[in-house]
Amino acid sequence: MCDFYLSPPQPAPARLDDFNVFKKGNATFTYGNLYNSYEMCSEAEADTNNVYYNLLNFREYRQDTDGWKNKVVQDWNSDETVAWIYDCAITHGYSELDVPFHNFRISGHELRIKRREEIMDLMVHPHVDPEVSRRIAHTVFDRLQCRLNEEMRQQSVLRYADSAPYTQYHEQTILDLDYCNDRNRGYTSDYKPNDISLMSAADSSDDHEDTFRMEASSPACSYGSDGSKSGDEDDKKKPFKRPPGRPKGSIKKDKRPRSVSVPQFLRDLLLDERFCPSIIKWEDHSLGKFRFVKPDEVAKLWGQMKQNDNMTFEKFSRAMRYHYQHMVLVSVPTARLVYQFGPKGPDFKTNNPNFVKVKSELESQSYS
DNA sequence: ACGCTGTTTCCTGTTT
DNA sequence: AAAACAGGAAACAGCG
Repeated sequence: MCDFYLSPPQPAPARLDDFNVFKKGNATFTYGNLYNSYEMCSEAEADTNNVYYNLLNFREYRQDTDGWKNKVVQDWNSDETVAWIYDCAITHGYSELDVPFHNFRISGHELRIKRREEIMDLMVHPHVDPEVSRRIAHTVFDRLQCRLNEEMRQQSVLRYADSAPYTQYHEQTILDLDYCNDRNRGYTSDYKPNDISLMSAADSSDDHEDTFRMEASSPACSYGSDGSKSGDEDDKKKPFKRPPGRPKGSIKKDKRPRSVSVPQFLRDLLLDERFCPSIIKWEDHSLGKFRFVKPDEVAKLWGQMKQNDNMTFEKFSRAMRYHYQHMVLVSVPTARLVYQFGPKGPDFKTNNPNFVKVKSELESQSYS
């Protein structure tokens, strides 16, 4: 017997179009008392030259304008573009008053093809110091390029979702991933988790060679494939123990930009129905407790994102355990492969953990 | 350049 | 016995 999860009614999403533009004037109660020193006026009548035109009422809406966080830039609507620019400006220490948000009511598709000079033009405002505008524009453009690059890198992870091995899990968890397939159509998966060729590729990857290149090149010290020292009579009697720690010389050839942290990565998997509950799932969502269904696959996914074919669950879990120190993750004793987000962990709230379909959805499917 | 943070890659020992 | 867990040690890498 299935327990169907009935998601609570969703509040109507607030739109940035509903945001009001404020200009200084008599006290007017709008959204709480935050803005009682400003008088509301409609966008149509707003004076775009007024410095307060730039001030948008984000504080009440921010939780509903986070859509950009879980979307690619290409898919942002104008509200999400503005919300991202707001976030970008604030996190880099600029004042919301210095950003002419009204100039950025454009889709992510339009934003992503903007050149640096175009962003600078849009950032200009008669009441803002041109130098400040220029700096904000540079910051926004740079952050945008970073995000676009990051998205490109993560395409490889997205491709993973299309690979066949999880079809069986989709069926048993009543998932409908058609839309994922539609969305990612055109990608060809180059990753096959249980593919022998992958394993051999990983085994022969030059990371391992890098690791021991320096030691191996030293005439006084050489290691066998198992890490034991060889070539000396004394050493045959006394087996060599590899010293603790990462071996010297594991220099990477290409730069690997820092991506999301391990806890964020886990949260992202848990909030993505391409991975949850097939390889990782919520054990107790209210407590932030989750279980690895396929730990090795999660580790491989992490490794794929970090361009590291040698990633294992053992190493991945070591990285996880470092997050115990700051309570980002907490251990769950007795239960194996079960971990928990701690008080300092990422926001993991979702209305539908494990993506169990509601009864009405299933019924409508059976009729069609 | 440097220190900090977050890994990664080893290890030993313990628990399940 | 094997897998998972815990955590020390040291190196690496990005970033401010």
